[in-house]
Parts: sequence; C-alpha cells; structure tokens
Amino acid sequence: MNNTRFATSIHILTLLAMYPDELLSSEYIAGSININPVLVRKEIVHLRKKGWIDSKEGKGGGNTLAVPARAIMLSDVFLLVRQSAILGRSNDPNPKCKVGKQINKHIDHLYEDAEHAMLKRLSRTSIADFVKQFS
Amino acid sequence: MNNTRFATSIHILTLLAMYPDELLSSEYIAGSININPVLVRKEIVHLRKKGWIDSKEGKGGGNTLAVPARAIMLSDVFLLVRQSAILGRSNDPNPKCKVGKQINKHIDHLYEDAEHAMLKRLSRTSIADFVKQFS
DNA sequence: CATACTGTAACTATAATTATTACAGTACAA
DNA sequence: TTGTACTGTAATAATTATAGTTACAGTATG
Repeated sequence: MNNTRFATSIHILTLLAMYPDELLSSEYIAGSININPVLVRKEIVHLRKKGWIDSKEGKGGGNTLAVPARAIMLSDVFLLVRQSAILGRSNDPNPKCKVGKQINKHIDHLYEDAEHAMLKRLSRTSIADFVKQFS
Repeated sequence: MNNTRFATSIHILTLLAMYPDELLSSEYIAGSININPVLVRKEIVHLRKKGWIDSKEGKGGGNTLAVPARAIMLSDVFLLVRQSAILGRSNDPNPKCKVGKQINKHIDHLYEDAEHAMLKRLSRTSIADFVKQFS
C-alpha cells in the first residue's frame, strides 16, 4: 500500500469531526487536502458505506459525520483503505524449488503477525483522539 | 513501500542460510524467486554493504552468508529495504487551512508509532528462526 | 429554472516498480 | 592464454499502480 488513501481518509474524517455542525463540500475538503474533489468523493464512497459519513446531495449539500468521532478507530480506517500487505508484495516463486514452494506461506504468516502488531497500536486511537492534538 | 524488496531479501537470505556451505549464484537464486538475476544482484549490493553477505566474483563464484543466520533480525532486514512509510504517503495539504497546516505533523507521528509496533514484532524473529519453519 | 451540490464513468497523466539488455571486470581451469 | 562462468553496473524499456481530469447525469434548494 503505497498510496495516500489512509492519509486522505484521516484528513476527511478530521475535518468533519472538527466542524460537526456543518455540511462540508467535497470541493472544500479537497481544498484543504490539496487534491482533486473527485478523489474526495471517491474516498467518501467508502467511508459512507462504512456508515461513518452522511452525504446530502443538491444545493447546500455536503458531508457530515454519521457517528461520534470517538467511535471511529484508526485501525478500522486502516482496514477500510488496506489494499495490500504493508510490508510489500510477495514474489511468485518457483514451485519446483524447495524454498520457493513454501516461502510465501511463511511470509504471509509473518506479514499477518507484523500487521497485527501495528493494528493493535492503531486501535488505541480514535478520530476524536487524533483531532484533540490540533491546536 | 509497495514493492517486493522485503520478500526478495528474505528469500535470498533464506536460501543462503539453508545452504551455508555452498556459493549460490545470482542466477540460481533468481530461479528460485522467479525474477531477473540482475534484480538479485542489485538487492545483494545492499545486503553485502550491511555485512551479511560475501560475494565471490569469477568462475565458480557466488554468494554466501557472512554472519550466522541467527544474527540477522527481520527488523533489520526491513529497515534496510524500507523506502517509505508502510501506511502510505502523505498528501501535500493546504498550509492556509488550519487542519492542512498541521495534519502532516500528527500523521507522521502516528505512522512512526505504528511502524515502531511492527518493528518490535519483527525484531523477535531472525533469519535462523524463519528458516526453521521450512520442512 | 438557475444554482450548487453529489455520483460516477471514462479517460489521461504521472510515478513507481520490475524487467531486460549489454558489457566490463574477475577468477578459475583446461 | 583462452574459454567459461561468474559478479558489477549502467542504461533503458516495459509494466503496473496511483492520481488527476473531464464530463455529465442526478438531486435538492430557493
């Protein structure tokens, strides 16, 4: 996962958590992140499916948090945007080789363990906690 | 880091650890990983600089471990291949926005914590431990 | 019915990663 | 002393992943 989706999602959720009484447009959010508004809408699709965001269409529409910021844990945000192993991709080794044959099994297991350790850390922080740091 | 360098390095070190008395050529190693031999040599450059591998040029040459497999911790292998944050890149947010202005500082800190948790897990396993799993 | 939003598809541009080719340098051994 | 089999490395091409853009339909508001 070498993209900006985690950072983008956290940014979106942070903005919505800081202005809980306003409907923020994708254009406004995009202006803060400094990316294209369509990317914001695409990311919001996932956040909404997860139940974290409500979007209102039409004039005066926008986006708002659908749940308290303290209910959104960073580990869940990570799992939402996760597309591949954080430690990188595996190779497609030679099955005729004793090592090649079984290495992916062991690597997958290792990656799972390592990722779990990281998730445990992320599960200690909510969006509310994250927002508290802002001055 | 969305590449295969960590998996490739582990694969190389695993092969060398399993055949400690042989000089393995980059072509042989590449055949096991199923990648181009030049990629193996490029990766070996880094592993050698780290002092883990000795390479012998010329006919009958090849590569061998320079230290006991138990001395190579997976956390150190990770740090060697690490090129960017495992949780992905940051955006380049708008400094005129209150949130955009300081979010990268907080995200960097979070990433550091999360990565540290993962490193701690990786520091528990050596190449020797990893190799023990092979049957 | 003009305006300002979201939703989404299609496409383009850019960046990251991997693969390939080519060849110089080195060591061995017939 | 020459053929062979390696490593070392540069240059470049190919592929894949990611981000950006354009376009426009759909929706709510005043």
